[in-house]
Amino acid sequence: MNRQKQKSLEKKGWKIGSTAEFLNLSEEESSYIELKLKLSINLRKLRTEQKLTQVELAKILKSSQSRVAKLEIGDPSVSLDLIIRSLLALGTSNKEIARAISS
Amino acid sequence: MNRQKQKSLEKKGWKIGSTAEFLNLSEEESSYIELKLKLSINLRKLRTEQKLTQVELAKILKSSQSRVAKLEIGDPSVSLDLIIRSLLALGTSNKEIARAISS
DNA sequence: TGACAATATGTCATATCTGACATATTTTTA
DNA sequence: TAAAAATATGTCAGATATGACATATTGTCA
Repeated sequence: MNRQKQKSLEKKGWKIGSTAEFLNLSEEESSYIELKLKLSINLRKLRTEQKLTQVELAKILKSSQSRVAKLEIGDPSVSLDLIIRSLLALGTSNKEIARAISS
Repeated sequence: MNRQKQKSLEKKGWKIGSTAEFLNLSEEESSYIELKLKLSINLRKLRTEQKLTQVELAKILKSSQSRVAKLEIGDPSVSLDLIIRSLLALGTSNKEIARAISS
């Protein structure tokens, strides 16, 4: 991961103190974050393709607009669980989820 | 999913009242459960391949033997998050996770 | 431009997950 | 076999994620 990406992640609230500290993000942590981001992006793509607003999606998910917003940016406060459940609720298959992770 | 699988899931604690209710498991729910089970099985496979005991893995994960046991059977009390974090901690790549989901 | 729709951000009470512990059960080994 | 090691099950206090709300910001279109 590069400095560009760090900036992006920092902006999104992943608390990263310094470049040094950032570089010490374990392989595990960065993989986890990347996974989340990929699926988040996929979720937004899916929603917009289906021409839904966040409010409409929230209704489908029995959640709230603000949580959908957080889901779609991979906010640290949302779990992979919720992202994946949301993708499934929008009709994504397990195979498609796998594809998104691999991409 | 068939009756056999229901029995198996019920035994594992997924609360399913009746066959009728079971059959009403939404596509979403069953996909979610299947996803979890696939990754759980993968986790156990990985641990045994690396010749680790649950106690040893627990130490690596900074968790406990009992939680590892639950992770490996996809217990309803464990999140996808924890399963995936555990896989990553054992050195699994995102691509490998994707493969496991697709399998 | 201004007004309206959509999305983002911050906060919080409640719900759910977690590690830890005790203990039961199963598997391995001598 | 019997003892030891490994795994499973049940419970719970504390940690984390959640929906909901208020409000801010951004995008769109007349």
